[in-house]
Amino acid sequence: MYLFTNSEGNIILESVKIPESTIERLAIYLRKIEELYDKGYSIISSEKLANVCKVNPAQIRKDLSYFGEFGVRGVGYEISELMREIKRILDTGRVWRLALVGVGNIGSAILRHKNFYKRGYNFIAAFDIDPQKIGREVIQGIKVQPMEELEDTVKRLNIEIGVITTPSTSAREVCRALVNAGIKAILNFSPIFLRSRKGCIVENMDFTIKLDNLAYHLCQLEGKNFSK
Amino acid sequence: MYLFTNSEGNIILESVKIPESTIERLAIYLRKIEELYDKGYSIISSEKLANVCKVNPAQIRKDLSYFGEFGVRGVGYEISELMREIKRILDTGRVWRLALVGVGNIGSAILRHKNFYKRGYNFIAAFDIDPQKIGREVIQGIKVQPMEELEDTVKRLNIEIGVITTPSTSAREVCRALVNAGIKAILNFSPIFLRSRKGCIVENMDFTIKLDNLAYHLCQLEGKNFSK
DNA sequence: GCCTGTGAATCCATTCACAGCT
DNA sequence: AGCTGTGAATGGATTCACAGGC
Repeated sequence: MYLFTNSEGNIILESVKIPESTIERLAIYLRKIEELYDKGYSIISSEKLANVCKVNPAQIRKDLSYFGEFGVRGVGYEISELMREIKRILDTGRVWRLALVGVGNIGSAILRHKNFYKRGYNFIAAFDIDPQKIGREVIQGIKVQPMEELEDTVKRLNIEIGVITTPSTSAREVCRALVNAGIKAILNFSPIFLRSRKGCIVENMDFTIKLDNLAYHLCQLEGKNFSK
Repeated sequence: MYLFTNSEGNIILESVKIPESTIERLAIYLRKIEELYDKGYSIISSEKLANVCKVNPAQIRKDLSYFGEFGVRGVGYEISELMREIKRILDTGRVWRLALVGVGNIGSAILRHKNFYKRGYNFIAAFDIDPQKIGREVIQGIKVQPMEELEDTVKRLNIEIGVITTPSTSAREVCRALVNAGIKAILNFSPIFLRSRKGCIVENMDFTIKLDNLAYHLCQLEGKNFSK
């Protein structure tokens, strides 16, 4: 924290701004550290961890230093402690309640995917507009509900994160419905770019944008170069 | 382009370095512009486009200026021209040949997904280690092949992009196999972070990392704040 | 008058380099 | 001696602000 004095002469407190990329890296470190922990390692230095995560050692130390002092000078970081701390920072390790909207190919694959559950992301409701799909039990314990029940269910089950896997045509509308229902965080798989707004953070995962990226870089490798 | 003189006194040519984020944004602009084009618009200013893409107008002008002068001062950008130019820059608009490795839940959902095809990303082969899956026709025209056939098929069909949808345990090994087969670009959906290497670019799409991000920000909203 | 294209200024993230602790 | 924690330096990307063309 920093102390400042504002125009009225009052002392104000301001948190250090933490880069978005730091948060993303913490999640990556965590996965590596869990792996090392499972293999029985107990201590790691920023240099060693940097090697396996392919980043700069100072980067790791700085990233961690935003949140406290977790290491021992001259020694390194205790793996179990570091794991606990990063989990606390990211508030992973607790169980989150998710709802999915759009039970198509991708939607049902995600519901069936084990990784989410393993990391504490539990789908507890699924919605669709297609009357054919409503009532169907996609996975154990989750029946597809109609959109009309969304707001009520979200509130009743205290759902915290919404996942959009609808076609692009309905993505915006679904986003609005989720926000109205009080959802504060959305993971959007549709190819419509949805923007975070006050009180609701959106992460976009348009696969084809990543492919466009790869395509561009392939061109560069081939030596075609359109830049000035 | 810039002209420099190196230590031996020779004049060397160096391209302006284009930020990675510029490429990502061009893909986003393109999607919006296509939408506008379909709606029949013909001219747009950087300010208007910035509004719908939620970025700074100068950002759009600078991003485009890396590649040429596509606008008309006092008027704006002609939508059909801009669309053509961005497609040329990203080399989208041509058809790319992809192979998928790991025909599980996510893998088969991706193969069945129409969006990839629509944007010129055509899956023309799929691989798995599971003998149960081999020979099965997941989608029209694509039969699951054993891993042993990967190198040969990639070379014969001139496959350019590899998509990894295996469990994390085999992701690294599959990556190596793809690189060996001559693949230059990989989209990795497994939760193992794969690093780009010389001659092969990797884009990672670990969904759970994005969820960890959302979880962190939800915490912030709730007012729990662990930073110093 | 309006909107692009772009050097200059600003803002933000990463890396260096070293003081401080064990 | 070794490795963390962090201010300072560097390096990039974004935004400003205005000259230049329609």
